[in-house]
Amino acid sequence: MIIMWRARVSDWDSMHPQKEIAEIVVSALESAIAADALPQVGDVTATVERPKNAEHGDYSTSVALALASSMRMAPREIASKITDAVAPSSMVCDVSIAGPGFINFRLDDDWLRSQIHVIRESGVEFAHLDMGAGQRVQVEFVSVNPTGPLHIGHVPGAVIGNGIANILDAAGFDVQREYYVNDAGNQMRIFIESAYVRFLQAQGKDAELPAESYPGEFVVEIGKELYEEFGNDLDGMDADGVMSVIGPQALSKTLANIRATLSRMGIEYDKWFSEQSLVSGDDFDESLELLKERGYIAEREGALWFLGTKMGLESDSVIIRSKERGPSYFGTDIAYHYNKFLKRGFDRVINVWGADHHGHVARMKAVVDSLGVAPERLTIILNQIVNFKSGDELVSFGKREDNFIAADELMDAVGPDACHYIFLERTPGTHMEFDIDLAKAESSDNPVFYVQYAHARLCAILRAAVEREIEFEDGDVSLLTMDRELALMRRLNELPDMIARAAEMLEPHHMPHFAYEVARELQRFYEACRVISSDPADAELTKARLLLVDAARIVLAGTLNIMGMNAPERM
RNA sequence: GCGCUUGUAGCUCAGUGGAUAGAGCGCAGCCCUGCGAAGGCUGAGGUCGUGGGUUCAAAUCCCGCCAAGCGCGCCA
Repeated sequence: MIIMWRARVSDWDSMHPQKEIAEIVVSALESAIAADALPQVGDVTATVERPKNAEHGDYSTSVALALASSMRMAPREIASKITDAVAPSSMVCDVSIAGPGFINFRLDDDWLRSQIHVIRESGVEFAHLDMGAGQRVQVEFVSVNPTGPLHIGHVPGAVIGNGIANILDAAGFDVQREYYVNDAGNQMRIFIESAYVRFLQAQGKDAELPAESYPGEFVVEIGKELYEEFGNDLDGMDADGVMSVIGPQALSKTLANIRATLSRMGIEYDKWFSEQSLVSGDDFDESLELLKERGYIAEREGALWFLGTKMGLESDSVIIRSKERGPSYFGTDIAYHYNKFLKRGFDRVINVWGADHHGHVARMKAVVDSLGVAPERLTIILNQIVNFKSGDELVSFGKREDNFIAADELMDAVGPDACHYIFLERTPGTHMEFDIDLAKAESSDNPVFYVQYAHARLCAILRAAVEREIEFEDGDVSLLTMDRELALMRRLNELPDMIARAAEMLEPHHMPHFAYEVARELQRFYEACRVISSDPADAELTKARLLLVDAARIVLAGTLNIMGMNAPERM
């Protein structure tokens, strides 16, 4: 029988400490079995993890405990056979057995010190992986109906989507960021009708908003702008004619508004994909044809249905409502995913949705499956709806209401960097509460500023070195022997592990947590170790510490950038 | 009613089936005649919603119950 080894880190080529340790363990295990020191057994799953307690070393595996029952041996005995077979490595200085049978690994101090040079030579790319091996991944996020500005409820999805895209990028995927523009359908029609009425009102004509409308101030502004643009030029046309002219204008104004807000957050898209283009082009018809061939389409009650029940869903869903009323949102979404997978050929697609869309998840997976695409290639990340509080008041929001707080207002109040940090910090599944007042009031006590301050402080030290004309390129890192120095180096070298984990699990919240830990380790180092000393006897130590400071700056700035944040040199 | 998600310190939240469950804020203290005190250190604070089960090992996996949020449209 063959041992199947599955470390948390699966199959990719690039190296990071956790994976290298996993490989050391695998080959030790295999050679112990080959030498008949250990019996052959079936599949086993074990992980290499980072122990909570620093006394247990830098990495640890419980594989011996996991193998105990199938090997019918005492865990510590298995552990001892494995450690006997461990090949020497420059990265690891100590392998020991502890407790009930854990195998603990300690990183070698010289290896840690040499990584300072690696980090400084490669920059943050030292931590970039080729997990993705160039696989094409699309991340679609925000995709809010273009019927008004983004409000605060849209910010978490924007931040999370951007964070996931950035982390996948760092892990070696070929990432495309996309915004799906719902420029077709009912909501768009209502929006354009509202814009039309506001346009008439701007002209000074009598007009009433229809029962279903967007009453917000934003559409009034659009009406005014349209009036400035067209004046009374369209007076001879009927309502439909006017709407066909001003509709696209209103849409592009709204999109420009949304794009500006996102851009202010440092979020840029590779593609803004039009829903309308699915219907006006071939995608809608082709996707339908394919589903029909595969037997998932039926016509009844004057509508065209997707037979979700054939895929184990609770009900079927309407694709085309009627000849006159056209495709449903779900219908175009089928075409959209057909386009993503079968037209554009993405290997993986990640959709970031608000949790209020969770009812749509199973349906979409079923659609992808019935199109003949493995459903695992589609990942849908749901971010829970955030409750925004102001004092004790719950802030409600909604496009159709006029009382929403705009995303821009949140940026004014808290700042884009804090938004990235705060919304990345929580796992998407948590039902989080966000107190706007608290975020403003505590801004100077925020972890956001703690992390950025640490970076600014490093820059201040490096500036001081420049002022004093200290050349430290030839510094000797072997002088760095203090606990705080080594602890900092350990932390810096976790960056590749963190990226691997965040990318594999699609969990961007590891980034702010890591950034915080780096900042904390830096502040401790700063307290304990004077970097620039005026004592000539310390000249060499100063140079060595400056090298470490520079490496730390690279790691911290790089992490902040992956999070979509700035790394300020001064605050 | 059915489904999805969540329940961990006073509050906001981390926690990869592993070793003594952590952080921030708040609270009680201590620490600058030097590189940025937006900092460092110490302490108090927990029946991991609850009851069973699986396992050498459960906050973590499974089942029941309780509570909260969301969804259950020919809206998007």
